[in-house]
Amino acid sequence: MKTSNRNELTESQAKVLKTINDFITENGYSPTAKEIAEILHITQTSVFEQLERLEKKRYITRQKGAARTIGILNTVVDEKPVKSESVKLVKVPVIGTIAAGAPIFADENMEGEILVDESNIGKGRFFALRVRGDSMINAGINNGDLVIIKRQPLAENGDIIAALIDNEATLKRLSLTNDEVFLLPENEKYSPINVTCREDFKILGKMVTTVTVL
Amino acid sequence: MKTSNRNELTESQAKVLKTINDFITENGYSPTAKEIAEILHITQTSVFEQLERLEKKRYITRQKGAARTIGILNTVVDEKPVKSESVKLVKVPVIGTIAAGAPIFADENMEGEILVDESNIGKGRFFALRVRGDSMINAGINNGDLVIIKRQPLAENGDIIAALIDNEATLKRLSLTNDEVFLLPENEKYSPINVTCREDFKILGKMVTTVTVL
DNA sequence: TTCTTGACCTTATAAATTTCAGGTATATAA
DNA sequence: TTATATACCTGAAATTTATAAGGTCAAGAA
Repeated sequence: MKTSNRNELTESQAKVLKTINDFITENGYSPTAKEIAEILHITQTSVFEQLERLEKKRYITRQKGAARTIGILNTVVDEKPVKSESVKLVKVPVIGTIAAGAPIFADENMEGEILVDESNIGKGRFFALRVRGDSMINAGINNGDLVIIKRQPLAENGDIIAALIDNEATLKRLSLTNDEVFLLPENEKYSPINVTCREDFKILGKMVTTVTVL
Repeated sequence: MKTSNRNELTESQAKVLKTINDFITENGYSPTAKEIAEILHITQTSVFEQLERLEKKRYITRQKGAARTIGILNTVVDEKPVKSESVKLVKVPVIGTIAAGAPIFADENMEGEILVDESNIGKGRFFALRVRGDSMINAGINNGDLVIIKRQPLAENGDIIAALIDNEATLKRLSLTNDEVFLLPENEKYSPINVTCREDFKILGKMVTTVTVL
């Protein structure tokens, strides 16, 4: 027999620990003392004793009196340094609903604010809108979603933009062809809007991301 | 009362399923029928009946005659496919200040909620705490910062954890040595706390990130 | 109306599981 | 040598847990 070297596990203890670990990965729940005993061909009580030792040495945890509550603590070699990068959150105002007819920049429409990780949206001035309707469903933007818009008067071909047409806000994909400008819905049910020469057309900004609140 | 639509879950069944899901994420093992019953204020037998239905509908699996062997099959939470560019925000309640003596899970202490990108914190159950004091200053955690904690009863050596000692919440680095457990401050001004045999010591969760609001 | 189903309940029972008490044997340290 | 720790054992509690059997009530379908 080998004795334990300080805080090291003995051979037997390691065997029990390995058995538990294997069992959990295979079954998704921890074994009972009896089951461990059967695997190792020893008695429940021996296992029980080992469990106490493993618990004392902080290799496992258990709940007193509760079945199958062994949890494995020290994942043997995984020494991952706790690198906790800080999240930098940017306040983004939610200023309305994108199908609403009212001028959406009015303060009355302020729904609130959300905090978004800066790394997701970059730097700039942003606002958020709640999407109503299904016109962008093929782009993965569903009714009720929030979209974050970066304020900018220009956009490129293919960008999804928030725009004002006749004072109504809408979210569409921008299509710049030779000399025509279209707003394309992402849903066959709707038709492209030709905004080529419309004076009442104005780009509010470019969508940088959608937000789903779980 | 509502009837079930095909293989949809009824309200009750969904409630049971959610309870199981929550229990597992919090404890690391599945609940017994009795425990579910206590949470939902119904009887074991009712729960048992629901478990049979959930199993028949393929939302869970169980091992006949074995304790705590419920496994969740359908991940109920995620239903909508979200595009890669989408941000998934998780609501994280801010439930107090980490130096406060009061039991911090009390609703009275709710400061509000923040929304954090899921990709920054992963899956699980979280809460946030405002840090008071400078005991973790060497870990980059300053007075007034918010820290996000994942609820879990276990932690590994080196993790920064939120713990209760004598009903006081504290944020420290966990040190598991041979057979002693210490909470280490990250500031030379303060001394380690030996919690090896303290009954009033309980791990609330593991810090996953700090939050800075710009 | 009657029938079926879901969601409950009470009362039990049989197994499954943890946990205790008290031994034996062997290895290592003092 | 003697003490101590580990690894086993036998034999039982004492609890936890799953599961059975049978009944009530309400809602919706036939």
